[in-house]
Amino acid sequence: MPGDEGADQTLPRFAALVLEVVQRVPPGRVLTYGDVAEYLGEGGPRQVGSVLSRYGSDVPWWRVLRADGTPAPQVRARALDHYVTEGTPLRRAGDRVDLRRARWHGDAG
DNA sequence: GCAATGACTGGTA
DNA sequence: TTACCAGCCATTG
Repeated sequence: MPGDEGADQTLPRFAALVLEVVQRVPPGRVLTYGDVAEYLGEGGPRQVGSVLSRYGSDVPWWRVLRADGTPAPQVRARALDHYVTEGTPLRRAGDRVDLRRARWHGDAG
């Protein structure tokens, strides 16, 4: 298959991969930046965050957060609003996601 | 081609 | 629990 790129036109390769994964995360579930990088098998957490910062506006970016269950500071308020709307498991304090229950384990479950 | 940047992470105090 | 540090790596100027 010649030139198997296509798909995401002007987006960098890694960015396209990240966006694909984020779009597959079902409502009420989340992944950490590190999880996405590991799922792709390349890049790192910072790259994932960087991609969402630049191109994440068209995907459910709030379903990707830090390893401690807190979203990025600049989008914290909006992210928390989505969690409540989607019924994402939150901790008692309600200001961070309960990763133990909310973390998405891929299509397998 | 090189240096700087950043929606991160895990360890230590 | 919070605070700080060094490592990490694709993308950008």
